[in-house]
Amino acid sequence: MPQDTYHHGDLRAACLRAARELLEEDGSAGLSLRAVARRAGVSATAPYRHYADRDALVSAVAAEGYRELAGHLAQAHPAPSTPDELAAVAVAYVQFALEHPALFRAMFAEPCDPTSEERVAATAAISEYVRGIVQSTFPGVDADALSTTVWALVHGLAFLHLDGKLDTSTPEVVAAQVRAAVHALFNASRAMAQTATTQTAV
Amino acid sequence: MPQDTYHHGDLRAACLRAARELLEEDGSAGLSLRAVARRAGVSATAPYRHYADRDALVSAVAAEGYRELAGHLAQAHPAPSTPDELAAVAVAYVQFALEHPALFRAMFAEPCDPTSEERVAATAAISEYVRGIVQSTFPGVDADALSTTVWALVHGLAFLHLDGKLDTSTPEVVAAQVRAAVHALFNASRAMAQTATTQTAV
DNA sequence: TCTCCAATGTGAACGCCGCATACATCCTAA
DNA sequence: TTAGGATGTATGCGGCGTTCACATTGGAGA
Repeated sequence: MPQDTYHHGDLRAACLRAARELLEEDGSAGLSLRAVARRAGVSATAPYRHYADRDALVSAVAAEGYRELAGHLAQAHPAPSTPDELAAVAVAYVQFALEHPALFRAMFAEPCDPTSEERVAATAAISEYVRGIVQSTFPGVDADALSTTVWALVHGLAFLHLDGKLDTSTPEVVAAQVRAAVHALFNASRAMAQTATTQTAV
Repeated sequence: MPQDTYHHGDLRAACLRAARELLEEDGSAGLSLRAVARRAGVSATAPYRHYADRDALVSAVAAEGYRELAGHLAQAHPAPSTPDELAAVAVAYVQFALEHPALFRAMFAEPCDPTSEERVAATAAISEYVRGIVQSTFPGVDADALSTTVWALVHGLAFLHLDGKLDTSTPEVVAAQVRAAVHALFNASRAMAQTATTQTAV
């Protein structure tokens, strides 16, 4: 808290906060250790006492992002168990990506560094969360396979929206599109079933 | 072609090639304009005669990547029109991402710069290609919506694999997983139909 | 054929960056 | 009270993106 003492007090947290702010303000390019140090009111090399290098700091920010994402999803629905509720969580996922584009990109910009246990733990939590949802929404189905599919679909939607490949004009439009995609995942087989029945007969 | 003349001959293409090589060798961090210039055997500032800045060069590499990806997909199957053939194209998509991880990331690292018409054209081509496949695979379905879903699913799978969130041990394992996910997209509704029939009755 | 000019490549310089090293300050536990 | 570890500072190195003034060239028009 105190500014004028030699020791900062909680430089670790201050760096994390500054890094997060810089990321949201100027994107990934603006996130430099020196800028973080400046914002924390500290010399350029001080952050190295708390983070081994720039990647370590980015990893910490990413881990924070994973936890926030998890919270955001849980807030959309605490325990989804129907396709509609699952779609609501999917919407929250994409919404999070659009609200924090630079953070979201930082979270997935590089292969998740296995040496950052904080990071693997956070991603594992998300993965497990999705799996749990799928399991309760579709009991009796191979939850591992389907949860991968669902995650991939939603994750892909988030990125396509982020890349401006889809209509992102209003949150409502985005939400509708995500819901449509999720429901399409369940309706697509109808067309297949039609063509299949012509072969399989009734 | 000639090396010892003052003028390079085709520095534009040489930069592109060097950039591509550096990307594959050292990842995105290794792609610096100065390194490109060194590799092309030219002064550090020469590339600026052909690319406005680093981003412009990266955009050019990305555009090349899009075209290669399109070719790779077409090679997997020229005109897919069944779910299995569509799955084969999906496998090719993910395979491309895993074979050129840095390039693939560069292609989607930033929102597609609308000022790079070369880039938007290349991505539009991919988008249109997917839409065409879906349309011929599932005639009578809203091709726009479903193609978005399919692309998102495959794109998400590619990224999850790239991020090491899925088993990437062998190409066969990956291919099987992608096929499973694509087919899951058609089978998921079966479970839904079951639970639905308990309400709708027969 | 000569000449000029636009295109292309060079060199030096600026400020930023990540990072290593040596040094300064402070808190705390013995 | 006092070491010593933890934390922050000062300095410096090499690399980077980018700008600007300058050098070299090939080719179009006289």
